[in-house]
Amino acid sequence: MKHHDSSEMYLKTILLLENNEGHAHVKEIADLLQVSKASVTKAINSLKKKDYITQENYGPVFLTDSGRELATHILYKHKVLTKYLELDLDLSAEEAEENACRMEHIITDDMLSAIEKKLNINIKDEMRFALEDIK
Amino acid sequence: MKHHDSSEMYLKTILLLENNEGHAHVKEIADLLQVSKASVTKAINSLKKKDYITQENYGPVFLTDSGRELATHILYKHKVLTKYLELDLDLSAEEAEENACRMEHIITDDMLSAIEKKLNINIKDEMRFALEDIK
DNA sequence: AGTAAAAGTTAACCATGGTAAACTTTGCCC
DNA sequence: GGGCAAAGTTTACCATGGTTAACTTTTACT
Repeated sequence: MKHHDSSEMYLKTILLLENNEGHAHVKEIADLLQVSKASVTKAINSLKKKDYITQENYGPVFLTDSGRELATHILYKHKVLTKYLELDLDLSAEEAEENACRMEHIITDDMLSAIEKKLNINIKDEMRFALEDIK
Repeated sequence: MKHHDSSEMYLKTILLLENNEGHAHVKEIADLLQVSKASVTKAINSLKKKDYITQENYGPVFLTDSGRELATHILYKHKVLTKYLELDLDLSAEEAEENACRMEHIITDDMLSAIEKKLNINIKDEMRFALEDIK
C-alpha cells in the first residue's frame, strides 16, 4: 500500500506559479498549498534529488525539463478530469475541481485515455492555466 | 495535506472475509491485502480504538455495527464506481476494478450521488460481494 | 500429554509528510 | 551602511503505515 505522493501537488503548484507569476518562491508555494514553509523546503529537497527542479540556496525554484513535463502532464490530467466531471456527471465547477484534484494522482493511463476519447477534444491545445486550478 | 487512509482497505477486507468465510483472521487479511501480519495487527489496534472492530487477543476480528456500516458503504462505493467505469467509460472489468479501488476512498459524496443518478440503479439491493472485490 | 507448526503479537526500525521554533540569509528603507 | 522584516532553512519533533525478526499463544497431530 503506497502513501499519498504529495510531490505531484508541489510540481503542479510550481508550474502554475512559473506560468502565472514568472517565478516560484517558497512562500508562494506554501501559501497556495496551505502548508508551512518548512514543508516546502523539505519537498524542494526531495524534488531536487529527483532532478525535477533546480534551486540555489535562498532563491526561487525552477522546473527542469523533466519536471516541467511531469507537472504539465498532471495539470493536463486535472483539466481533462474537471471537464469530464462537469460535462458527464453534471458536477458544479467547484465539485468537479475538488474531485479532479483528488483523482489526478491516482487514475490509470487507460482511464485517462478513455476519458479523452469520450470528451473527444484535445485540451492540450488550450493549455493556459490559472492559479485557481490548485486546491 | 492528508495521507492515504488505509483503514478503509482493512475494513472492506474484513467485511468481505466475514461475509464470505464467516470470520476474519489476521493471516487472511494479510494475504488478501498483501501486507505483513505485523501490519495487520497494527491496523487492528487502530480500528479497535475507533470502535470499528472487536477482537480478543489472538482471536479473529469482528466488525462492530458502526464498522460494518462504514465497510458496507465503502464496498457499495466500490461497486457503483466499478459499474460506472465499465458502462460509461468502457473500461475492462480489470481496469474498472483497479480504478474503483483507488477512487472509492477519495471521491466526494456529491460525486457518488451524481454517479448513482447516472446509473439510475440501486446497487444496494444486490449487495452480495465476492472476495475478488479487493485488489 | 508433548511437541512442532501456524497464527498472532511485539519490538525496533524505515520512509513519508507534516509541524513549530529557532536560526540564517536577503532585501529594503531610512 | 545599519538595521529590521521578510523569506528561507534547519532542527527536533509527531503520526501514519509499512517492514523484519524474535517472541508468545494456539492448534493440531501422534
